Amino acid sequence: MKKELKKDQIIGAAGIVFSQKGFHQAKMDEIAVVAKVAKGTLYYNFSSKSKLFAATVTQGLNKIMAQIKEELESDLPFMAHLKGLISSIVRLYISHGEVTRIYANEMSSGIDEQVLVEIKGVRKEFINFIEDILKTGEEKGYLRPLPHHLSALAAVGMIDTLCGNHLDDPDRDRVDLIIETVFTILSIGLVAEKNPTDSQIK
Amino acid sequence: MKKELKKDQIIGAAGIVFSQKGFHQAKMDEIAVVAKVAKGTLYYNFSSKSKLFAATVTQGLNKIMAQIKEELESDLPFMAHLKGLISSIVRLYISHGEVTRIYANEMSSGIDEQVLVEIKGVRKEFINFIEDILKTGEEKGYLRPLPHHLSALAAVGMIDTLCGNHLDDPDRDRVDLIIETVFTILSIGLVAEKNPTDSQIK
Amino acid sequence: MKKELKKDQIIGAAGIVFSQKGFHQAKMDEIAVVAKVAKGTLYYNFSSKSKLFAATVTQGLNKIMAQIKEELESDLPFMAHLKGLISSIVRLYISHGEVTRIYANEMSSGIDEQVLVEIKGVRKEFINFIEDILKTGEEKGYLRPLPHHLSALAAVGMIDTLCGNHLDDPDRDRVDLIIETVFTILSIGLVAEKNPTDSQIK
Amino acid sequence: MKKELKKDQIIGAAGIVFSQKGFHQAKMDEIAVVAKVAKGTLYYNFSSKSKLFAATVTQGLNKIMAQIKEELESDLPFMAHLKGLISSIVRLYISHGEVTRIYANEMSSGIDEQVLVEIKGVRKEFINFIEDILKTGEEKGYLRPLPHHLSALAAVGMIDTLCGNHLDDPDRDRVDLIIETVFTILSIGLVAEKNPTDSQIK
DNA sequence: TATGAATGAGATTTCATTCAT
DNA sequence: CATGAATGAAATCTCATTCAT
Repeated sequence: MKKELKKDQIIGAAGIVFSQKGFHQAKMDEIAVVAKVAKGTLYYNFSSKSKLFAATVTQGLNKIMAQIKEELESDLPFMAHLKGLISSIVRLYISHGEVTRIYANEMSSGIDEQVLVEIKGVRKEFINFIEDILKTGEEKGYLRPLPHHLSALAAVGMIDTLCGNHLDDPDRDRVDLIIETVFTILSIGLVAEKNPTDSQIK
Repeated sequence: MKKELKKDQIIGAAGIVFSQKGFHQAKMDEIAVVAKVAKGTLYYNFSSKSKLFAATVTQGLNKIMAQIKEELESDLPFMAHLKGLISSIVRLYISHGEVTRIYANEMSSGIDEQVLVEIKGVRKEFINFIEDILKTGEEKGYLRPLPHHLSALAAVGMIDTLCGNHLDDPDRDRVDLIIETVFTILSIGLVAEKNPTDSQIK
Repeated sequence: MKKELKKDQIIGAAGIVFSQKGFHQAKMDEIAVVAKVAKGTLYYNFSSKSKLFAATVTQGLNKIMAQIKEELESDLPFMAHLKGLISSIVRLYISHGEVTRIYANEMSSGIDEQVLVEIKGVRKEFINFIEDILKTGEEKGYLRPLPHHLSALAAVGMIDTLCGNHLDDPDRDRVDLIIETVFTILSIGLVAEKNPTDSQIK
Repeated sequence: MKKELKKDQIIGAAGIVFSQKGFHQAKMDEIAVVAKVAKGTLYYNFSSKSKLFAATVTQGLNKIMAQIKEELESDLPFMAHLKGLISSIVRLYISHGEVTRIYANEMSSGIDEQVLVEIKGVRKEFINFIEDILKTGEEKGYLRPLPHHLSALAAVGMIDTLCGNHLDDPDRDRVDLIIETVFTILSIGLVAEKNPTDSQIK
């Protein structure tokens, strides 16, 4: 009870600091100050900086994923379903900026292999989730046959980048425009509709 | 002359070490060893680790951009032009993994603001380059009107992620499949061609 | 009653952990786990780590000394008495390895002066006990006149080292051989009996 | 050249501090102060505290052993040889107190296994050296047949303890008395010469 | 009495940077 | 120009001890 509260308090602070500074620049001292606990308390609850980082990221991503799934009404027509999915992801990515930025920026080295594996696992789960939706779409004849894994990665990459950019400079692009753009590209691409070049496309 | 050679020698080593370890995990000692010079020589040529990093990344990215532009035959039909562009980017991203991985992973904090700005400048230049091509495509009626900046970011994000993934696990996906997938999504999207749901979109 | 039981339980655990890890490497956390009490309980019963260490060692050494005295039949002929003494010491040293190893290894710094003094007191008491026996032997004409204090120290040092070695590598030397060797050296030395070099001695 | 000098300077300081405080209580900060170098210089020359400790002890012990061997005139009659040996060991033990105390007190845990093994190796070498001399004595008929390994350990243990005691309280016993006592016990034991109890022995 | 979460002073270690040679 | 020994600020992590429950 008490313990879980304190852990959440720490994870909250860690999320803020890690996302602002990145893993290496975030100092345990600062996290302790933000969390309003002593440095020792950090280590009493999480055995290392890496472990705290892992807890922060995985808990954050899991929360986002759960929320995405929750927001997704499954009885909508497929395309509406897809649009809802994109909308959820984009909005949650942006509103949980402190987690998603970490994710996008700190997957490189300097973190124990073990922790890295844990985090990548959550990411993979997420990709698989998208992949499954795309697969269903193809099976039902809504989507053209493409390598699902790559399509899912492409979708996520697009969203990552657009959301990351939005967080860097929030005034520039409106969120609904981002959603619209992602959806359009993903669904019908960039090519103008009555374009004679269609035939050129291989 | 001599000096430039030594600098290149150092930048070469730095590229290897930075891409393997990331900015913070890369140690000046190791770069010196790999470059086969003394540590002092690093500082004789670059005033700080950050500056060396900036030099490594900007030189690398500029080289890649130059190569992309060079590979691009401008008198092809637009779609072929676009496909050639994607193909160039993907192949060069992957073959210059040591630079592009740095870029994808280390843009977060821990590097002097000044250096970060320099690197982001190169990135922005690149995005603009893509943006211009898309704008031209729209003006000529090949592409549907969409916010160019977002489209360009989406395209680059897609490619970043797919190439990053390929570098992590090179056996999984063939490069030409990546190119094909990116091109298909970007041009005509995921939606199956004669799909009645078209009307539902938007 | 209850309290004494708990104290003994803690001292038992402390003996095990201190002897395995040494004073500095033994952690209060581990002692608490081994003793199956909470860490706070350690401090409820012993005001500090040093005090717990002192209690562990002095209780252990006192127990050993009491047992040695008990095993010693005083109406035996002197040399049998001496041999019995050595036998007792060696066997008890080895069977109470967890205490005697502490003693041999951890008498150096890092423990409060006060506690150190307490422990050294027990040791001194032990040396005095041996010294008294040797003095009696000399008075009765069994032993040659030598500085008793040094002889006692020499005897104890010999036994310490041989027993410590045995505990490190129990398979190497049989206990009875150790007893035999100590007794032979202490009583008649290393020099062969009818050796003409006797005259050279001294 | 320069480097070896600095290393020696550090080892000298480390010897002083380690012997006064013991391994765990000795702080790298203090060693640095005593050595008059920055803390980083310690680590530039020795990769860890343990390694510095190992270097300090093994260098010290090797120096002592070398000196013992050097002082030993091999063409003396055997008993004089033995006495010279004891005399050398005792005097060198005492005059190199800062090393031998470390050895006697800090062989317990808390030091990397690897370093411990290195130090124990030097000790073993020393024991073997004594053992060989005793073996020679027996082969030449000067010494009674006893397990050499145990005899050597016993001799060293005796000397360790007496010298350690002398260093704790230098005023108490004169060094030559210590040498005399060790020699007497080792050679002819404690038993008075024309003692009728000889027959009782064993 | 007993607990165990919380503390914080202090230790080892790292590494970018400097500068005398 | 080049070197590499030396530096010291700063970071992570430890653990004996305390105290509210």
